[in-house]
This record gives sequence, C-alpha cells and structure tokens, in this order.
Amino acid sequence: MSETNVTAPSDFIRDIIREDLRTNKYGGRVHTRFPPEPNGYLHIGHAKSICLNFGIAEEFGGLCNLRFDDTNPTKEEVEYVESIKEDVRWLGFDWGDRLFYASDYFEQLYEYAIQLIKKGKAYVCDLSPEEIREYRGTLTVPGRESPYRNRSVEENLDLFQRMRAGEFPEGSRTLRAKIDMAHPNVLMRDPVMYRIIHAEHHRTGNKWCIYPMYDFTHCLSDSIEGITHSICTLEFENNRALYDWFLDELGVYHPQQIEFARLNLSYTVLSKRILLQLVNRGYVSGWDDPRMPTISGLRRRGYTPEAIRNFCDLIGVAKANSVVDIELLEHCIRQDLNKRAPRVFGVLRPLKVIIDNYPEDLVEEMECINNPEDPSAGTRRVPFSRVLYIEKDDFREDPPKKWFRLAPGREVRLRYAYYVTCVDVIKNERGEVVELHCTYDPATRGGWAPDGRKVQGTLHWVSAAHALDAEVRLYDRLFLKPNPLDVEEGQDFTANLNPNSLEVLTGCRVEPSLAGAVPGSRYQFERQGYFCVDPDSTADRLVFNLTATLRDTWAKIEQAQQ
RNA sequence: UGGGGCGUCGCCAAGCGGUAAGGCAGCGGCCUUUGGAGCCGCGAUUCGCAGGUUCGAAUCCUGCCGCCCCAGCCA
Repeated sequence: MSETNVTAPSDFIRDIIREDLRTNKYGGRVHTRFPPEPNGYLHIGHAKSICLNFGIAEEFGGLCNLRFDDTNPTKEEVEYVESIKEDVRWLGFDWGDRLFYASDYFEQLYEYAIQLIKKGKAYVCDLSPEEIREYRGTLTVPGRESPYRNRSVEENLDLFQRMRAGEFPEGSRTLRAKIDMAHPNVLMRDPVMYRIIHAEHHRTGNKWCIYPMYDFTHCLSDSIEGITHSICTLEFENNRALYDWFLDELGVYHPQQIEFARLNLSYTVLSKRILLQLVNRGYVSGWDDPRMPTISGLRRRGYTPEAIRNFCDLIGVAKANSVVDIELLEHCIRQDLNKRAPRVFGVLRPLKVIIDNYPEDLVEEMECINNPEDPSAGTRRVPFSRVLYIEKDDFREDPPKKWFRLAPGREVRLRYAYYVTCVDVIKNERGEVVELHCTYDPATRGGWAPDGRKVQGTLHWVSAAHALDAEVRLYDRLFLKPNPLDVEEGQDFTANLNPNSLEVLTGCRVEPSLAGAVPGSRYQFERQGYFCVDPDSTADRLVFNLTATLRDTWAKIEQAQQ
C-alpha cells in the first residue's frame, strides 16, 4: 500500500464527536451507519460518506452499521444491495454482523405509528396527492388543514389498520403526522408518514402494502440501532426538524443528525438519476463501465481502494458546497500506482523498426527493472532482436523544437537495450511512414555509451517476434465541460458527452512477460500510463484498460509551442 | 418578500481574538536509461462587502451582497 496523508483527518464532525466523548454524551460510545438506498450502484460520492462513517468508527473505537434504506419497493432491487455490499467490502470496510435493512423494522415502525395516532399526533388523510400539494401552501404562504385532520383516534386506528390490510387502492390514503400546516419549514406541514403501494418488496415480498416514508423511517432506524451520530448530506438539513420531532414525540433514544457537503467532481456527474440514464440509454456499457464514477467502474478502470480512500481523506469534510477537481482523484491513483505497479513495455500504436546491423538470428535477453520505486520488485528479462516495434508517436520525420525522440539521423536509447540511429524511412503509397531502418551501437548494450556520449530520448520497444497481441481501451473523461449539467436551454447532459471518451486500440504489442496476466492486475506501460487487465481478457486475447496516463510534460511543451 | 445553510489562493481546505497550515493545479530550477518519479523554490499584506468593538479581528457585533437547499404519497 502506498503512503497516504500522515495526519489523521480532522473536521467539524470529528470535533463534535471528540466533544461528545469529552462530555460523555453517549456514554463514550461512537456508533455510525452508512444507509444507502438500494436503487443504484455506489459512486465516488458515496465513498466519501463510507470513508467518513466507517473511518470515524475505526478512529474512535466505535462501530458502523451497513443499513439499507429500503422503504420504496418500486425503486429497489437485490442487484443493487449485492453490488453495494461488494463495493463497501472492496473499499476495505467491515460491518461485522451489523447488516441491517429498514424493512427489518417495518413491524416496529407500524407500532410507533399506532403510538402517534393514539397520542393524537398522526391521522389518516383521504386527500389525493394533488390535493395534498394544494393544501400544503407554498414557501411563502401557509398551508391549510386537511378536512380529515381531526378524525377521532378510534377512526384513525381503524383506517390505518385497514390500510395495512389492503382494503384501499394505491394512493387513496396516507397516514400523516399532525404538526403545523403553517410551519415555515414546509416539511413540518403534516408530512406523510405512510403511503399505500401495492408492490412487491425485494425482502418483505407481499407482506406489506403500506410503506413508511424516509423521514419517519430513518430517525427511528437510527434510534433502534443506537446510532450516536447520524451523518448525512446537506440537503437533509431541513429534515432534521422532522427527525427530531418524531423521536421527541415518541420519547425514544435520540441520536443526533449532522450534515456535511456531498462530493461534487469536475467533469463528472454524481446524480443517481443521471447515472441510471447513462446506463439505460446505452451511453456506457453498464454500471461498471470504466468511464463511470461508480465504485465498480473505478475498480474496473484500475483504481485501488487505497487511492480512493486517500482521495476521500484529502478532500476533507465541511459544510460548504464545492466541486473537487477531478485531477486530484487522478493524482491519487497515480501516486498509489507509481509505488506499486510493475513496469512493462507495451506499444500501443506499433511502428516497425529494423536494426540493419543487428544479427539476423540473434535474440538477447535484456534485464529490465520492474519498479524503480520498489527495489524488492526485482528485474525481468525482455527479449530483443533485429525487428522491433516502437511507438508511432516516438518518431517524427520533421521533428519540432525540443523533440528528444527519434527522427531521421537522430540517435536515441532503446530502454535497457541499445542506442540506435535512424538511417532510413520507408513509406507506403499514401506517404505514411510504415517502417524505419536503424543501426545500433553494439557498445551501448544495456543503454549506456562507454564513450560517455548522451542521447536525449529513451524509447520503449518490443521485439516483433516475441511480442504479444493485445487490445487496449483508452478512456477519457465522459463529459467535455467541468460542469456536465451546464447546457443550453432545452438540452440535457447528453449535449456535453465526450464523443471520444472511449477509443479501442487493437493490434497493440506488449512484452511476452504479460502472457497470462490476470484480470484486475495493474501495470505501468512505461512512458505511457497505468493499465489494468480487463475482465474481458482471456488467455489468447489480452485486454487492457487505461487507468490514468502518466503526466506528460512533452504534451505541455508542444501545446505551449502552438 | 418564508425557513434552513454556506461564503479563506484557479480547485479543495485548516484556522475558533494575537497577527493566513496543507494538498491539487500552475510556474521556475535541479536530477533522471520512463519528457515518469523525486527534490528545491514561487503564490492570499489578505480571509464576499461595508461599518463597528478591541492594543490587536478571517475569527466578536451590525448591516448589506452572493450562492445552495426545501412546496415527492423519492431518499
């Protein structure tokens, strides 16, 4: 594992917890939870929350539960719960025996609802959804009370029991909290606690046809589990009043809700709704498409859990809405892979090179360092012979200023091999360079010139006769604009989709040591970037995904020249 | 024109009355058999703005400005 930031994270939430510990507010306990709704795959924004909740539990010797907030059967699926469990585990967190579902509490929640009805704090309302909206008023004008608001406790009890029994059609009635229709916080204007949905739930099947709403469910689930700090994102700040209201009215154990700003990433969309559309409309190959900001996408892309966790530590936790530069994420994976990824030669766009003065049948095994950052990684031998492939981009017939690479008459080093000089350029009928002829200096074996002469460029290469064929998938950001949602009137995020976010290269040539490389393994293709073996890869068809390019100063120089 | 929040370098973010951490990006330089990595150096006289309190304010007070969230039987 690569080194991460050395200082323990500190932020306003941890400050609150330290203070609560000092004052013994919860008897010295710290108990958090990560409460996803299983209606989509987890993304990097969830990783921030996971690292926060599980991280805090670890740091303070507490516990963190994994709880599925599964109160809406129309949107939730087991596929999502399975993927979520896998992703949390992959990130390196452990919920022990504390895997919970809000649906586990349906019976208990029902009893709590009965209690509120008996207390005169909840009532069955027959208003339609449209009417409820009308009665709610607006942000500036108070709402009106429902005509059903003052039903007797007995009638409410009877109706609510019959709602549960399935006597009423979907949407015909709700159970509402009786709070204040003139409350300045719209959420407090008699919020719906239960609605009728005749749908099968992925865990409770057809046992229920009334389902509790988020506000009623979440606070009580936290209470039931003995959560101390219920950490959620900023958009729930308004809900805190309701969170507190239910708990106070019921007189039960009362955790505290704390809100922080969710993660936003430049050139990235982290809305589950839009992510779902990208998948459903086929803009990407699936939730784990390597261009997706999902945990499974990042995993397939070659990101490591360590890099993601380090990223989450670096971005911090605060209450100000912000947009983190995607380059910070890229920095994190480069930093991690630089330390751990074995180096290898891979030629993406092969250009044939013939070493005219190299013996026809000779094959030499060149010793190459596996990882200059990690001596323990050792060395390997890579075959060298008369016919090689180098990168097309490493040759220019008409080299610009500051060009260090190969060009007619130029001498460069073939890494760990020899100095070679370009003596001839062969073109096809279209005038494209298809082959280079070079001569080598036998005295420079290993890449050093005994006479001390220097070359500016060092190229990677592969022996034509020994190289393996491979497919390489080059990825770029999915969106062209820092804010993908910044579109003209009438357009949507698809207007900002990057048409070149995926480029598939076939006929790539990689060194023979890559034979049998297993899916998921990560390498640095020297001078190019980090790549990982895709699950599509097979014994006779290697497939690599670009995780991140190396930083490219030549590209910057060239750009500056234009 | 209701309520709840937030405003410190291009992007994140420390700071909690004693005189602006750190990271990313950027820009120089060194080093280099990856134009990689590494190393060194450069950046806020200033903390949304305006007043006030104070010996002293990013930190306290007042007023203003800007941005975000809330009118789902979603979470």
